[in-house]
Amino acid sequence: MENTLQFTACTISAKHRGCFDKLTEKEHQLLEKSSVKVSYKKGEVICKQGAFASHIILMEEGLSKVFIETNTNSLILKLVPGGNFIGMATVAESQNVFPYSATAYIDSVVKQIDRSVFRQLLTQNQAFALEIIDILSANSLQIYGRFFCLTQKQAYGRLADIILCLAERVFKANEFDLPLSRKDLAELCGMSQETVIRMLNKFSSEGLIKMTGKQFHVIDHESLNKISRTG
Amino acid sequence: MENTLQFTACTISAKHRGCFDKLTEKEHQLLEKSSVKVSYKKGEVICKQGAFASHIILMEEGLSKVFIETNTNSLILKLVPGGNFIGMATVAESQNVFPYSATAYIDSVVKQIDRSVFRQLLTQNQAFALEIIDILSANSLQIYGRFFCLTQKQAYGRLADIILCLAERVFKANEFDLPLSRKDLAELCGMSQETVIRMLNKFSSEGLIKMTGKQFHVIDHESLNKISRTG
DNA sequence: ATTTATAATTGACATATATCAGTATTTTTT
DNA sequence: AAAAAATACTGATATATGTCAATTATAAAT
Repeated sequence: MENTLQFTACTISAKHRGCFDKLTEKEHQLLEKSSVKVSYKKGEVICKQGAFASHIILMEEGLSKVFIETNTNSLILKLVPGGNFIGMATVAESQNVFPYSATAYIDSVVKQIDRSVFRQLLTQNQAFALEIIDILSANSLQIYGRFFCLTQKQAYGRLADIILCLAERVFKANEFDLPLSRKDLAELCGMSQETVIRMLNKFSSEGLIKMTGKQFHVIDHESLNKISRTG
Repeated sequence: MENTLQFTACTISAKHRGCFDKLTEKEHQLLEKSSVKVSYKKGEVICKQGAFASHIILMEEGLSKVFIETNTNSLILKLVPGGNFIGMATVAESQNVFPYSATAYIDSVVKQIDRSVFRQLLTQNQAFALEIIDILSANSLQIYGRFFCLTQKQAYGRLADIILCLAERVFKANEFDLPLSRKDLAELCGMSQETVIRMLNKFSSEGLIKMTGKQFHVIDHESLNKISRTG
């Protein structure tokens, strides 16, 4: 009966890899033959905005951020955990450079899939194509939610949102060691580092979270949720 | 040699309708048989966030805004002129309500296309499916640009952006009568009505635009562009 | 043509959040 | 283990932009 999306600052999806289930055995072989696995260390650049791209990137394991950048600014579009595509922008033949960058938050493994093979699979396997269409439109919806959140909510709400997302969707635990820096958090929330720090302290002193350095413990989901909704 | 997207607050695309060229004569007939045309007057609601949806909407003629809303806030996702889809979110069978609303800025005609027929066409015509995939990923890119702009640029830059977009891409003329209210402009720029008015006056007094009420005349593209880039 | 409603404008004021600059802490390197 | 570098934190201050309230102009309705 809820008529709204859950507008959350967090964008993370969790089932992309499933689309490959629609492939036949033979198609799977083709896919494997025309893709490579690459390992990245924490902090390394997985793809660079503006660089040539002739492949689609799937995160096999790890965690990365996808972002767009200019000389001065940077905006994180989404977090991508294992099992999900970095993005689908480079399927289109007209898109021959990456429109975004991605870097690894933790040691990660990705699979690069040749674009023309990917397109061939789309052409010959309709069920697969439909899955991709569903992934693309779900992705849009998620970005819409994040967009709404970052432009309409106040800073406390955005931060509360991200904390909940990290606990519930990324790490799936109330206690976790955060591999992101305060600066990363700031970029995720669309605010300055200093503000993040002050607000985290506020949450901490009010007992909503416990925090020592990178160690986080989310205590009061209920209140954070409320702040996320009203903030 | 430019390695960045043009990050613009404006989101308007201009070739969706072309995807239907890929259909066969027979498929065209099926499409026509399973779609209806509906006319809307200025200001009327074309689709409502949260309402049941079993169809895809194509703007045949006119101009509309697609936006998401809560009790208190509203964010315009994009402007949709004739020839373009309102959105593709409702192709996915799991998405049985509209995740956004749309209203007409001017008298408009839309074509509602039955979802299951649309999916059938996707299944049986690969070229069509590929076109849709391209449209979806282009749409994501546009939203990314708008997202970046609204979260990273200052208000002057966002407004300059929107003015340029209206002149260059929506009305394709330096002089135009704006069917949007100042409030609409404000929502497009993600700022308050009053700020829009004040800034428009500033632009006006600096000779970047001429403006009497709803009549706009864009004079100094160069300067507006600079403000959009640096603001 | 008057009245009513809606939209546009202006000014005064408030405030959320950024910026800057300095210090402390943690992590990395040697 | 010491030095260097990177990150985290704190306080003081600035400012862009929002909010509120009042006024004027425009459009719609009777």
